[in-house]
Amino acid sequence: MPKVGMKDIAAEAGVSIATVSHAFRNPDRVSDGTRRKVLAAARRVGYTPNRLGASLRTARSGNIVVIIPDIADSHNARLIAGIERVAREKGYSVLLGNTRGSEAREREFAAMARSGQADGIILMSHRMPFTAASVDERPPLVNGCEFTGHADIPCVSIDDRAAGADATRHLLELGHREIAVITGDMASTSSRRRLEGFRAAMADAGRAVDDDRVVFADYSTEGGATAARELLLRKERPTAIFCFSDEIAIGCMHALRELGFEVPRDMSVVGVDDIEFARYANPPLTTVAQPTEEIGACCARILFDIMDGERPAKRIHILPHQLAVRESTAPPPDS
Amino acid sequence: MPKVGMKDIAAEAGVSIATVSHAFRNPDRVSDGTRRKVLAAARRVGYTPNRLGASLRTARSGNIVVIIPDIADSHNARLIAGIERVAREKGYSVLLGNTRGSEAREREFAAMARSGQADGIILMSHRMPFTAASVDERPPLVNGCEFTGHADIPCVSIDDRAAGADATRHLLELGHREIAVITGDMASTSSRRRLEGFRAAMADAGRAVDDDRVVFADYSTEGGATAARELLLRKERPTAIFCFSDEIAIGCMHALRELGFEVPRDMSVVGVDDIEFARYANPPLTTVAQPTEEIGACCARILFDIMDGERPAKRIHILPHQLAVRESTAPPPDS
DNA sequence: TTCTGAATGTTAAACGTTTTACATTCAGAT
DNA sequence: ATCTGAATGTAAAACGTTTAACATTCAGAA
Repeated sequence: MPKVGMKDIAAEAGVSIATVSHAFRNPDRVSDGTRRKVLAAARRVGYTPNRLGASLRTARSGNIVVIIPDIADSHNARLIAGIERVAREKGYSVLLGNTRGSEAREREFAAMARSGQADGIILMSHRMPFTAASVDERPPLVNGCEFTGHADIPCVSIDDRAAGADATRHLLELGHREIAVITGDMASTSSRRRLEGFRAAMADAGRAVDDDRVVFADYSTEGGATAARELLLRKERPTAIFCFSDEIAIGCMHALRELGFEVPRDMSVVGVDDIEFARYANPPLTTVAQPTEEIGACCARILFDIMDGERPAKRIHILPHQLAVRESTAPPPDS
Repeated sequence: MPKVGMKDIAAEAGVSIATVSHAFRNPDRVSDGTRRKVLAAARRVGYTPNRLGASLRTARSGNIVVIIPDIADSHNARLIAGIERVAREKGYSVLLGNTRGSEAREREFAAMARSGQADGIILMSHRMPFTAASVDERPPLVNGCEFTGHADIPCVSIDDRAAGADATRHLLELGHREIAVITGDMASTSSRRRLEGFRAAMADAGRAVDDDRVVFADYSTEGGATAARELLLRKERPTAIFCFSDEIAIGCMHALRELGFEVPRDMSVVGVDDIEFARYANPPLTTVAQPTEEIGACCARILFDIMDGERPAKRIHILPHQLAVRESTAPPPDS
């Protein structure tokens, strides 16, 4: 495998290296004839441009890194798919920053920007991996969760507060009064916002919410199942459960069935996300649909805008959500 | 953001650049005192090594690229998670090569190895993106599907033929005689092998398989649903359907329910993969479980072995599969 | 004819590392 | 005093590009 570089093309075509470079990158700097000569020579010697050389010189790697807790999570995988699509359109590649929840790994991946491996970062985490870095000592960065801690980082997400309220109202309208909640990781802003929305909607309906009615889980099926079991041990049972993700809801429904509850006859369940399997769940899951892939795509577009030197107009970009009513919700048993 | 490099450390510490490099990469080449001096200086000036410079010089990028049709597919996402884990252990990063089925993109991503952006490739595709490249004109490469076309590329997968036979035998043992199949993309070796296994098991049981009984889909829920509808239009209905992936099976079950069939009472369904949602499907899906994450991990380990110059002992690495019997299979209606 | 400027091409200096080959120092053996 | 060799440090040449600055050519205007 003979290494061929611009040097070899230059020799083959009888021109200088600079001319070769121009023929590729800057066609107008070079006559038509020369360009053809160079291109032909490149083909003859079997040239593939070396991106490292170019990146080193231009200080642009052509990569972005997406920092995300778990790539195997359905919602996350879709986010990434959206990001990847627009990155590719822009000629960028995606470096995968699967953190598995580790803050150390978050920082490790964030460091890729400083080390020249990436030109920008999309962060799907509530933590900020940069210590005390003001807006211009920091690489281009977009947050894909709603993220309040740092005033100057653009975010894109749905209106989690409204989403929480919408799900709750749906249950209230069905006649439920005793509604419980299984949250996601409360360190995440989305979880906190959804909880706010829940409380607000309950308050509007004149219902207080007892602390016994909210149980905390992480965003996983296992977490949902565990939380559901815990919830049903408590004295007063709810007639409906609002889960902060579809994975949680699916785990929750599974646990309910194991404990002899039938959804939705004995208990209504609603989720958030509308992952692909929500509609195929047992029973098909009522959920607050997010435009997941579009959120990813939007993150990427904003990131590229920033990389192009534009300061985005709004810091927070809200995309629309929508309640998808399926079969996991119904009026409460006694009605 | 002042760019700091080894040059700055050298100045700060009063040594040469070479010494700085040695202090980091080759601590024994340098006295204890000097090393400490350099490290302290590095910390003072706020140094982050530039990977591009190093990569250019050493011709090693520290990245691998995984070429895969759809990162949002549950099975694929798990494969990637497995790959990512061992890559990280080895200090490598993963570049995402989401092809969305496009052969052009496959080649584009494969080219990243030639352009210095990646040191190795994991290929989850039945296509070979290198034209006429013998083993040493080609970057280190491992295939994560069973892949017969190219004699010298290592593969890791389950024994798809046996898996196909196992699923079929399970249905036969339940008493099914009229068994249909919904395949995945028949361009993939796994699909062809699973079909072979199916036919073999049927033949062993003295059952011929009519062409009407095999319908082709791609590996997706939508494909499974469409195929199921097509299948039920045909004259003689089967009593069981063997789907070549869980996504297909879940789509299939959904279509069946829409058409008024109850699984497993009217129709048994079995899948392959054991994705996370198989157990949460409606009803919980009987499936041939693959060690998906381990397959990914194994691919990565073999790739790194090759990159270390070892020629792997075996070309084909078979990992164990196992039938997971759940509630989507039962004896046929008339028994 | 001379001058101007556009069109085209080239030289050489970066970019930030690693690494080879060489230089220096110095302890201990002779 | 000289030699040997280990220990430590350095100079400089890579790696493959891009790009600023300069050189050449040549058509057309004066």
